[in-house]
Amino acid sequence: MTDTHNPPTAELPAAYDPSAVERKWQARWEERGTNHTDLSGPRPYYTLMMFPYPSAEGLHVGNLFAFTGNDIHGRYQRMRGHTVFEPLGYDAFGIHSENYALKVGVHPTELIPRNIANFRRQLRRAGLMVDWRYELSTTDPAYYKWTQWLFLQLYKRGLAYKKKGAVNWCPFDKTVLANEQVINGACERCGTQVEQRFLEQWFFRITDYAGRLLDNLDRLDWSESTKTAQRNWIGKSEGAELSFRVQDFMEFAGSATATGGGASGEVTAKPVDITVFTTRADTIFGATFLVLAPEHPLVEELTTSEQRGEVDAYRAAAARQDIVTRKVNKEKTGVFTGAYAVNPATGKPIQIWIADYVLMEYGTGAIMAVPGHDERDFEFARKFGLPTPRVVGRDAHDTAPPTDAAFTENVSGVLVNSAPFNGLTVPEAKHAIVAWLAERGAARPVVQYRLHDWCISRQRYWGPPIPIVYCDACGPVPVPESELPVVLPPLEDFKPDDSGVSPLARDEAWYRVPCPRCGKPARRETDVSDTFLDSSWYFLRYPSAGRDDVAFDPEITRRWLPVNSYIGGNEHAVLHLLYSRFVTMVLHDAGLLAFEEPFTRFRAHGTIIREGAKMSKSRGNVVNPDEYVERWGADAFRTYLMFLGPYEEGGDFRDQSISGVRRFLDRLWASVHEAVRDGEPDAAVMRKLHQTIRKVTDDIPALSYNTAIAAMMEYVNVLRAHERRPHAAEVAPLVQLVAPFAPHAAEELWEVLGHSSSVFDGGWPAFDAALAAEESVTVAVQVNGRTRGTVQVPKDAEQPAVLEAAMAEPTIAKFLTGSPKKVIYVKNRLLNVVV
RNA sequence: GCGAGAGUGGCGUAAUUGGUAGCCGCGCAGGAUUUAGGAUCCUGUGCCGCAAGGCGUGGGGGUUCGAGUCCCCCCUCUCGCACCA
Repeated sequence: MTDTHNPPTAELPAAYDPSAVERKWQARWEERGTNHTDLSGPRPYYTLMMFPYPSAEGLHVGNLFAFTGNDIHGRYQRMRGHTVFEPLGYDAFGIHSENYALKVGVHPTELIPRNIANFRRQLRRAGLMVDWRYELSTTDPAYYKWTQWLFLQLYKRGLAYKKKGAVNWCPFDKTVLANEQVINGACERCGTQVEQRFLEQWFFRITDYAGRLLDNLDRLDWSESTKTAQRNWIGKSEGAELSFRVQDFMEFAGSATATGGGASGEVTAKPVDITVFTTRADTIFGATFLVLAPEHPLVEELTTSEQRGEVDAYRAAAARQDIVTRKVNKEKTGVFTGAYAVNPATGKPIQIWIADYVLMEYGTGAIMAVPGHDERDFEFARKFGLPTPRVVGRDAHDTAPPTDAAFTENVSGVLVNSAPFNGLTVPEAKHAIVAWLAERGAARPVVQYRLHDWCISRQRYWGPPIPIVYCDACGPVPVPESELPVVLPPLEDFKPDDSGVSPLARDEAWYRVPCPRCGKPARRETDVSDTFLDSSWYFLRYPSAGRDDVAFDPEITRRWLPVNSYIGGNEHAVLHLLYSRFVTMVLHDAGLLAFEEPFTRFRAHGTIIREGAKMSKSRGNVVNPDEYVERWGADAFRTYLMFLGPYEEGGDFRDQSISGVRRFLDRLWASVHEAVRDGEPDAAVMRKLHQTIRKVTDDIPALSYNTAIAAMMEYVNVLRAHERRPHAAEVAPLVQLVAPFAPHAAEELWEVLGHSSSVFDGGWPAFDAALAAEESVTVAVQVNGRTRGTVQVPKDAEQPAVLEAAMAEPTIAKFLTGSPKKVIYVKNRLLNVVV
């Protein structure tokens, strides 16, 4: 066999050497400012990637996967004529960094800059189109000055407040843990059982925005999975608050033993109601007892003397439980308080219990138990021998109490044993009963959210100090904006301790300050704020990075925000993305932003596993990008990451498979170097080229990077299959298509093709439908729905011609016995003959 | 338990959205070149079968001329949330 593909040895081009090419172009980009964004340029396009936490291990392949996908999008938008802004920074504050610093015994002020330097090196090797002039780190006082400013804006608007809250406390590490750091009731670091503590904490009133955060989702161009996660997290439920009067119980107002003031020993008393939240007001006739959370404030007063001992013991046990253990499904427990309340629908007295399956944080901390129609109440009633009457049936005759399980049908069910509402459907009865009770002041419709206010206090060291000063005379006083930043002191011993207060409380010289209002001695807040506050506004900062006078410049912000495209991991579907939306809304309401949603478009990328298993240090299967970049080149590595699976789903990283992508780049390299300018391009090749342009142009904005790469590989195979040198016109557009994926190689090949400016300023290849059109098509021929062969016919051929061609094909014709009963013809695609 | 998503060759994946299942890549087999290895190039590669043909997209049923795709039931896996009244 003769091999005419390769030109004679003398003409062989230099082999593709990625490390040389990549070094050359990274230097040249730097020199020429190729990646610098002119913020006043035309058609601004802001593409954002979730900034990394600079870990000591260095860049994770997952980071690179995320960033490469963003970078391709940004480079593509630039080639389409936008001025693209693609910034990157470091989310370097927080418990991760601090814990690591503790572990290795290096102070974070030393460790973090070292990690950032390593990240910066790795990121630059990856060839991202990032304008590093706008790089930022959340640990920089010039940044967190404005994080503190942001806190003050919320404080000013009454959206930041302090209250006692339950927190997770690890007795071994002597620190507060976030809920995410508690795994099955144990500390994620040391495995110690976590305890519950009550500490004074700063909260943001995100619940005030629950409705808007939910409603706006409908209008956002975001991944559906992310929107669903936010909807579930916000957890809207529409129901009613119902009042149950406590029997024979009065709350005494005023004092029976009034001292002075001419009190006459008069006693005023008012009846006490227990308010419950329910979404099933229709079942009130079946409410046979009430259950209060153990912490419910009324429990203390309600409990009868006979029940006191048992109730107190139960409450004490509940208080000892940590938050997580309490939430796992377990057998129902509870105690009767000895008190009774009146069911407002039946007028009958019902028992009041306490049980830890009722949560104080949700609704009113009290429920009406309807054991016939709620699984949890059923289980509880079962355990304590309480009745489970039926008030909703499959039909009007279905009146016997449920025996095996609660009957929870809430749409088609019909009311029974609930005169005068018998016969109504559940939805009808909900309205009717709430209206009926409301007339007597015993009900009001209520919308409940499961979203809680955002606790931003951290009793830790490595974060921005919360800018508040406590003064005995003035109370809590915000630090004046002109005095920001409140700089984090260089504390030698930053280890958290058992005291439940931040290590900053050890630095007396730091926390003792005069009150900003009255000048008397006062003390600083020693808690720092949550890392999620740092990241809730970083996208506002980038275009104004370096500005000392404002958090974000109004003019620049008007031009560059909201963000056009945001791509990131779905692990931030709720926290970071929800907090960012909240902060943006607050700043909008404060008149500081014109928009209330920060990210016009968000897409969640997938995750990468390795050879079928999750990557983890313990498995020892973590990909170190440096090794791969070294061996295959950044371009091949980037392209492989984009090729290994659908970007929004992720995929399986297999070392062997990179070679295929590298071969593709080698073949591309050879084709460009062999290209000739004489003569005409081949029509069939040009047809395939334009089909490829169409495919890649459609696929990139849809993030279908893997199929775009497959299409380009197919085209290269076509180029190489012809026993001729390719024409320059056949390869130049391919270099442009490849450029977002393999930017260094593309620049080099673009130069080889005679261009002196960057391929990223050379536009995007135009698709020509006429050139892409096929003149003949392959039509599948089926007989009775089974494929029996294909025929080649002119494009847009009509049915009779195709049928005739099919009959002429012996392998098909032998199945066409007798006259066709029916013929289905799909133009250019398929002919199905039913005989 | 609830919510979201996914099950396709030996493997990673693709399928014009109801129209030839398996594009592209890895791997594998044979061949060319090479002192050898590597690299490169060519050919083949879903399964059974010498072939004709049959079978085939987690399992079972259905709709349709036609189903990976639509409908019903079941199984498995991944990721969230988890006593939210």
